[in-house]
Amino acid sequence: MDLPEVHHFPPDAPLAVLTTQPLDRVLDYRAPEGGAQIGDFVEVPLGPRKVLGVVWGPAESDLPPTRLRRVERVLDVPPMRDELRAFLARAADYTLTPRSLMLFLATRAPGLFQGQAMRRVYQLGDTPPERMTDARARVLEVMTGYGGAALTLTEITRAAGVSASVVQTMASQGALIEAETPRDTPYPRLDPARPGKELSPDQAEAATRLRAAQGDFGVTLLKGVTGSGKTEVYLEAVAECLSKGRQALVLLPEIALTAGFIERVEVRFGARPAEWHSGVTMTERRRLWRMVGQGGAQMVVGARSALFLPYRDLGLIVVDEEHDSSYKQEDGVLYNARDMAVLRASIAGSQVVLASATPALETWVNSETGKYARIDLHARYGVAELPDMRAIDLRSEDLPSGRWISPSLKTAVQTRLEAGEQSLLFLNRRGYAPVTTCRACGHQVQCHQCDARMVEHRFQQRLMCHKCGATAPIPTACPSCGVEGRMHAVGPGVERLEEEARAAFPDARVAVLSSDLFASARALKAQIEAIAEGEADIVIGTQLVAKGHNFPHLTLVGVIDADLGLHGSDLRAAERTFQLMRQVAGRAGRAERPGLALLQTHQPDHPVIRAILSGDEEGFWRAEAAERQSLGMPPYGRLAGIILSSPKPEELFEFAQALAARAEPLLRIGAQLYGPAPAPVARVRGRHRVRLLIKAARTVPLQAAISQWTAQLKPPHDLRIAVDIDPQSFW
DNA sequence: CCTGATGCCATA
DNA sequence: ATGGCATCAGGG
Repeated sequence: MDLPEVHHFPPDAPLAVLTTQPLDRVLDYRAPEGGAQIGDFVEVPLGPRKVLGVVWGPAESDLPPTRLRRVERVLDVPPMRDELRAFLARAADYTLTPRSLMLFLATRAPGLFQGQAMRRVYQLGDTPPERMTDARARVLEVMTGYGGAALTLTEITRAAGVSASVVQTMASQGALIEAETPRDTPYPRLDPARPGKELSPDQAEAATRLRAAQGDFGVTLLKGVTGSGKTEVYLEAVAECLSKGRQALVLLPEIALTAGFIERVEVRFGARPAEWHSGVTMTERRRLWRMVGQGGAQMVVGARSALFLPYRDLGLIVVDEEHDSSYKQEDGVLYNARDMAVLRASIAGSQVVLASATPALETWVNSETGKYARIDLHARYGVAELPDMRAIDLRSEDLPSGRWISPSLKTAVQTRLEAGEQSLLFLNRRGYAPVTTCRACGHQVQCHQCDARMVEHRFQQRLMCHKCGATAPIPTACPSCGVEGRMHAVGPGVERLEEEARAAFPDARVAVLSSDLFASARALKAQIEAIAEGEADIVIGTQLVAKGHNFPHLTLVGVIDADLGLHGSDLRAAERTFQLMRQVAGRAGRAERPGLALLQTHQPDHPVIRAILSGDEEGFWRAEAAERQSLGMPPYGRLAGIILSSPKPEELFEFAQALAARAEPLLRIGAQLYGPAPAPVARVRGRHRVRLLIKAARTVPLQAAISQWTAQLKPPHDLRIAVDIDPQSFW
């Protein structure tokens, strides 16, 4: 039976503190002079250092209280709410991550140790200046102009056109009064009562359903093609949430999308929401972290890490483009932001809206079984539905080696050029060529640190490893056999496709959209805008283009290699290909002109290609779901990836074998263990890696079994075990 | 993660 | 014996 939780600890009472150090257990301390309560952010001594922690509960060890050190102090921030503590604990258990690491994610705000940062401001005093001068008069004018509000020194000197000493003298004479106010100010109020855009009957009904759901835990799949107005609809859910006085969080898969989204929020609610992602300044992060806990931020727009903020009362989480693979964090703590959003919502009593044109199969299944509600939006009147989609059968096209634009595709592009319309050539491969090979010995250039092949980036005149980012000059002689001048680029990347397009269409304006060709997000955004305004005839792009940008002049999409991702045993290849192509195809013909999508493929009869072409989405998902069910694969079964890494290959192999030989805890729950096999990228940053894969039934305690299994052996010091529950990809 | 303790080897 | 350095366990 659970004992009632002790929430307050008098001075010197023993208590447990979870620190942000990567220890997988709590440490016991004595409460400080003023006492402490559960959830308090504290500074505690650890060895010779002082570290950040949170009071987690009653002491857990048998150490006599006299042996315990004392909590140094309680920090000047609101204590962590039970809701967030419970979320961190459950998320840690689910992902098999130490709780301390989860706490670390939740405390990534600067200035926690310092008290509230203050700034000096000036207000109008009662005594007039001893001697009136022009400058002083201007200062008084500015101060009264702001209705007696407190202004900072810079604000006054700028507005009044005076130097700082004028202000300081006035303050010393009592004409101005100095005061200190908190530097972190609340965000401007959003007004949910402002009228939004006029909604179509379809949208209005969807909005009504979402509004009605607010107030309690629940998940809704909001499914609608690009251009169906998903954003307007879920902003109504946000409005409802805000008017109930609760906070809303909108997660976006990419930072590049936040700027545009924030503008829409401003139009809808009359003020800008708080923004949280890696590009936000330290000062702003500190402000947001504090304000979100005090209720000074009603709405947060951000990346997946915004899920770990200390909200005062989170009423709604929107996961936009919920199928996007960037919601899965692939290094450090391995978690899927979509799943964690549902978990946090279930604890906080919030609604979740999963928005997508092409939901993840897991989400689709959850809506089929009724676990999630589902709302379908159809394209608005005047907005084109999906374009006409056709296959180009590469087996019957005359395409010389080293070329990737088939005659049929070329003709189609030519037609658009003559009509003054845009074409998009889609290829999900960055760089110039994915492989550089030696024609003398057949050697392929590999990364020195990883086992990945080096990708040629002709634009940068370097070879680059897409796994670790290492670069090397493009060799003229073979690194293996030493023969000079026989190195050869094999396969297409967007840069090479650009070369081919320029040669094939010499008069066309060709633009390439690939993340590595832009120095900044700003430059990329400018290019996207230029393309939207029609400043290119042919756009060549990687998956970057598949992410929600609107190109009104675009009427043709050519998918260079629709087979990419069909082969191989990747669990999600079919799903990814399907989503990607529907999304890319959705780029075409969004304005009034009809769109056409051409898919170059060697397998026009492949079920995935056929499902895409026939436009039978539900049919595709039903077939894919049935396939997964028969194989016991997610979401009907569960997977976990175990990646072992070490700088010493022998040690790695030996440990992996030993672990595989002790599989009883896994077998006991009926799970299967595969491997060890070299990980897909067998070396990363000098560490060798092997992978084990566990497959289990939906209903068994998988995490507990994995914990028991790995606990049997103590790994060598430099060997690391990473567990990836519900991996997105494996080979 | 950090840090101080530990032990091994090279040197005096 | 002494110091430098890599390796490791412990942190309350």
